[in-house]
Amino acid sequence: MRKRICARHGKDYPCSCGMGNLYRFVEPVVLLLLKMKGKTYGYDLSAALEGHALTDTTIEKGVLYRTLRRLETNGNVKSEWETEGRGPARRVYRLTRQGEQHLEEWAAVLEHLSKSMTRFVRDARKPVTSKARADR
Amino acid sequence: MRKRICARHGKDYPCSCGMGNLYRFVEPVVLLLLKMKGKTYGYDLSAALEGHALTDTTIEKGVLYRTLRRLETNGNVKSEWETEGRGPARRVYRLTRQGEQHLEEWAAVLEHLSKSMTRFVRDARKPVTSKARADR
DNA sequence: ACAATATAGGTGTTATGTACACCTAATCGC
DNA sequence: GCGATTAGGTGTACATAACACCTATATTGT
Repeated sequence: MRKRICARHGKDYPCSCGMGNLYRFVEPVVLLLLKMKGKTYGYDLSAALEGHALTDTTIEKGVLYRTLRRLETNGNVKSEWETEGRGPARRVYRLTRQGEQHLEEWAAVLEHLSKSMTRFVRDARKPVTSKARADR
Repeated sequence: MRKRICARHGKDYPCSCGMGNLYRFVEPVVLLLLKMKGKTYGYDLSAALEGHALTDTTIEKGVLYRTLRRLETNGNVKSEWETEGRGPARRVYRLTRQGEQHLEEWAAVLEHLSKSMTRFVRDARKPVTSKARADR
C-alpha cells in the first residue's frame, strides 16, 4: 500500500516497511527468544530482536513491552523483578509450560504459512496465460 | 493468543485462527488472482480466495470488497460496471501496470518472509541448550 | 404467480495490532 | 554534579480483521 517511503532501506531494497501495517510476528519471536535464552528481560530482548525479527523492520519497543504483558496475562510467560546486578531493576521473564506449547503451535502455523508463501511467490512469477492476457 | 477456539478446524489442527488477528495477506492474494485471471469481480474472487489464501481462515467478504476499493484508490487496479451477462451487475476489476509492479514487490517481500519463517521453525524445534535449561 | 435461493456488492462497529512520540527513574562514567 | 546508558513503560492515531447486518437483481422450483 506504500503510504510512505521506507527510511531504513531506501526505495531499491524490497523491504516490507512500505507494504502498510504488515504483521510483525512479535509474539512468536519473543517466545522463541525466551526458549533460547531460558530467561530474559525486555531491554535485552529489544536488542536481540534485531537479529531474529521475521520482517525487515525493527520491532518497536512499545509493542514489545505490551506483548510481554499480554503473554503474561495469557499464562504463556511469568515474570519477577530482579534488583540484583548492575543498573536499574529488570522485570525478568520465563516461559511457562503453556508458553512452550504455544511456541510449538506458532511453529506449526508458520511452517504452513511459509509453504503457502513459497507457492505464492512461484505463482506470482509465472508468466500470464494467453487467456488472462486476452482478458486484460 | 488464542482468544477463542477455532470453529473451522477444531482444536487438534494447528490452524492460524486461534493466533489472534493474524494478518491475512488479502491484498497480495487479490493481486495474484487478478494477474492469473486477467479480470474478475468481487463475488468471483471471494470463491477463488478459498483455494489461494495464505492462512487457513476464509477471507472475509467485507475485507475483500474494502481491499478492492483501496487498491483502486491507490492506482493498483481499475474497475468498471459490467451489466451484460446473467445476474446482477458486476464491478469488474483489472490490474494496472502499477498493480503488476506492486505484486512483484509483494513477491519479493513474501519470499524474504517465507525464508525467515523457515529459519524460525527450525530454531523453534531445536532442543534447548544446557545453559538455557539451567536458567529456566 | 410467487417464494425461495443464488448472485452481486456493499456498510457499521468493535477488537486487535502497529507506528510514532513521549515520559520516568536508577545507575554509571567522568 | 551531570550527561549517557540502562530499564520499563504510556498516549494516541492509524491499519487491518472479525462479525453482523443490509440492499438489490436474477433464476429456479412449485
